[in-house]
Amino acid sequence: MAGQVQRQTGVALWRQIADRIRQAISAGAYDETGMVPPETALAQQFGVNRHTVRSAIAALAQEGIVRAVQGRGTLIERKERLNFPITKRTRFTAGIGEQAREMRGLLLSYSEEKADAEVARGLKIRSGEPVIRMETVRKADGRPVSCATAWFPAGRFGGMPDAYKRTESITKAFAELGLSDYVRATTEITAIHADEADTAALELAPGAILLITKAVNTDLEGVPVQYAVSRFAADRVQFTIEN
Amino acid sequence: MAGQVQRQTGVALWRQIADRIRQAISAGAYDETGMVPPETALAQQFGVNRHTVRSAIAALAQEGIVRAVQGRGTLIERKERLNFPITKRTRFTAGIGEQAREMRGLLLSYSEEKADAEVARGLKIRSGEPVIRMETVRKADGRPVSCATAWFPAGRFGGMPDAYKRTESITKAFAELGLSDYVRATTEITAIHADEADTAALELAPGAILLITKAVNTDLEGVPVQYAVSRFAADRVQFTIEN
DNA sequence: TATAGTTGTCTATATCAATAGACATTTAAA
DNA sequence: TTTAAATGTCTATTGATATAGACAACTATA
Repeated sequence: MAGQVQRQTGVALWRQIADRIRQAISAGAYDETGMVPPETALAQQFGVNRHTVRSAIAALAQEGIVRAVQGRGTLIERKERLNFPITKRTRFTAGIGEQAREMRGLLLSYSEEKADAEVARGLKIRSGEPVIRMETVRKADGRPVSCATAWFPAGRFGGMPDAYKRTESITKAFAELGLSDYVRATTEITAIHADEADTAALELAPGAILLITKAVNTDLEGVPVQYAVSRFAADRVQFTIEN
Repeated sequence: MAGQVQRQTGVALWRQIADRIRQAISAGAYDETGMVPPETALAQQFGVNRHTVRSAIAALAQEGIVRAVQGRGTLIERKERLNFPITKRTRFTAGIGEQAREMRGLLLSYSEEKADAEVARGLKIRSGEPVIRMETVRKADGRPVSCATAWFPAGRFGGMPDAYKRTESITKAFAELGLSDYVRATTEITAIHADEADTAALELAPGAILLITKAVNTDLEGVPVQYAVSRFAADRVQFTIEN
């Protein structure tokens, strides 16, 4: 596996190499030693100068993924990637299950507004009808995993922001508002580069990739109760669809 | 929407801006005029020099998304994004449906080899058992959409490469080999930066994002018949999961 | 036929990214 | 205690990235 990095692409070599090493760590490539290969070996592997590799490792150290120790080598500090099953019963908190000790959903802001075309299509209402919008960040063991913008029909779920702030969970908030069960109707998945706001909110390495889901949840009668656009740090998560 | 680009991140400004303009085009932001805003307007919007915007537009022109015309402006040539439904009956060719006129699957190479741990887990066989590996590229209307590496149990589907070369379709090839129906068991989705080989095969802008799916197909008795790792050009596709 | 608005081209300069080499410092093992 | 192997630091140089300004060339329209 040599010569996998590209020059003159607008993406710096040190960033490409950081991405590859992060991926290799996540895939368990260095599990035997618990360490990243020596800088000189990586430099040879990628066909670059040792200093370029050092820039990549410095970036990973900044992310808290590795720790370089003079004389010893570069130790792997963290290698997990959270898995999100996407099913009829998709729930953020429960989906994480035993992969993290603590799950929290934090409400950043909310407002009542009129549904635009996209939200109206998701919630099957008319454009201009009132909806509640919530901006949230979800964390696993204190580490940000995703930002989400969620819309709810204002009439039925006006109390959503308050309930979510208390329970830190969409499922529990729905329960408080009299909706004991709901199902995932559709999920769309795309990927883009993170913008400034999400980079800050998710504590990402700049230039990182986001996995975007656009999801519709309905009650058991098929009436949409939530439309949400979630932005996940691509290097911390993966999705699983079981059929 | 100003100041959304980040400096000193290892991702060049012109690349970040190209990504944002591509996204805006795809979202229909410029549908009224069918043109990208003037370079000076974009430069002001993103808070960069006009020359930097020009680099971004040159990259998009290279991709065939826009065409700059001196004196007039920058015309949008293409804005579609293919949608792939992921269901029990996920099939590449049928899934595209009416979104493209012509679908082709091209066999790049194939070989018989021993299953490694990942493939063995997917196909529910033992590591070291013989499998057929195929490298393919799939195109919609001549435009590359995804690269895939697929593995099949060698005993049951030894004729796969030959059948695929003729039919250009996994479904039809399975049918020729006596498997009239199959179902998608699991799909994993992640995202990474494209490497050199995929950039070339998919005719991507360098540094582009890939959506990765790792999928297991089984026959109707639940016996795995295919394990495939597919790499999609993230700016050309989206996935939809219907529950 | 002017004119405003747009893209195309050129020069110059500053900063970031990458390479190259030398040597110091620390760790672990012989 | 020596030595090999690893990371840390420094200087110097080259090429890519970004800014700045001026002006040419083209298009559509008043």
